[in-house]
Amino acid sequence: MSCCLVKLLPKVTLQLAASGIRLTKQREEVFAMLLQNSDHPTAAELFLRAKRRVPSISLATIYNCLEALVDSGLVKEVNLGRAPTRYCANLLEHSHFYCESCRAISDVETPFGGAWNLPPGFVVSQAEVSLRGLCPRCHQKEKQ
Amino acid sequence: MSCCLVKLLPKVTLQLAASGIRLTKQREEVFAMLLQNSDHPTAAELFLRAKRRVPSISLATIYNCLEALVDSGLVKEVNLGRAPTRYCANLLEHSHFYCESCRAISDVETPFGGAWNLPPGFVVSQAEVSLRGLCPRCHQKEKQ
DNA sequence: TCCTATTTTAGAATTATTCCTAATATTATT
DNA sequence: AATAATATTAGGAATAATTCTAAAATAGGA
Repeated sequence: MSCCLVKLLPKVTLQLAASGIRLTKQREEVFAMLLQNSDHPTAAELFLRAKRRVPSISLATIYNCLEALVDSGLVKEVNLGRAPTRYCANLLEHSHFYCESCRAISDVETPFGGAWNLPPGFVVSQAEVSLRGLCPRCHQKEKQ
Repeated sequence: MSCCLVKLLPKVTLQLAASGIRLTKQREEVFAMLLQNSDHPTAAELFLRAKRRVPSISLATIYNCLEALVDSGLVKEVNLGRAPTRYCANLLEHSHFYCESCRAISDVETPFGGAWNLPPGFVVSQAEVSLRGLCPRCHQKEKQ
């Protein structure tokens, strides 16, 4: 178990508890995977990875764990078009950039810090910015 | 057939032709529905509405028509989370706001005209901003 | 330890969407 | 106008992500 996770566990437990949710082995495993590897995996990808450590785990459990973690605010969903939902344990406010060449998803700063500049009266409770195009590396390659 | 559509038809025909796509009765019907009613319908909703005028139309055709219209740039997809894709014939650059109270989708200006302010090297080819919260009307009601 | 509520699991169900195929319609060619 | 080539439609089957269900396992408190 990573040092980073160990340090976070009390916080995680508390944050789950605040939503009346227990920290189970499966939830810890899912959260640990998201911390360890910030490549924005899908539920199916997490399922494959999790089976290596908890062979009896089921895909439904992955979905349950993700739902619990999202509800408690420990994990964020990432939706890019209609592709399968991806998940992310980076809780700092940020947005996502999908590279059409290498298919990697980069965390990028939310433009203008989320000052949406809407007409008066709109109240924003949640925002999702999905950008797609070329990441710096692929853009560089393409120029050559 | 609405006056607005009639005026647009030559333009629509041309724009489809540029992608090698014909303007058929079904495609015209789907586009007309999107022009007439800018409530961001889903494919299923369009299917129900279309059946009233073209009873033999099939859901697959609605999807085909939407794909053709999107490919030719006449229609935009609107994705809010994992809800069914919605469609929109407003081609001016804009973003979407989903009201959690009345469930209406409003077109709003894309923040800062889409000047995303990313680190150097990122090239944006497409952007989607999905906001959710309360629209002015529901915000007003809630305050009372 | 026992009780109760929560969680996990496996598989079935659901649902949006895509794919496939045959029939039909449209366009270009003769 | 007849024919050939191509595009499109319709209907149903297929796919895939996600949710639901019910039974078994587990955790935490009395």
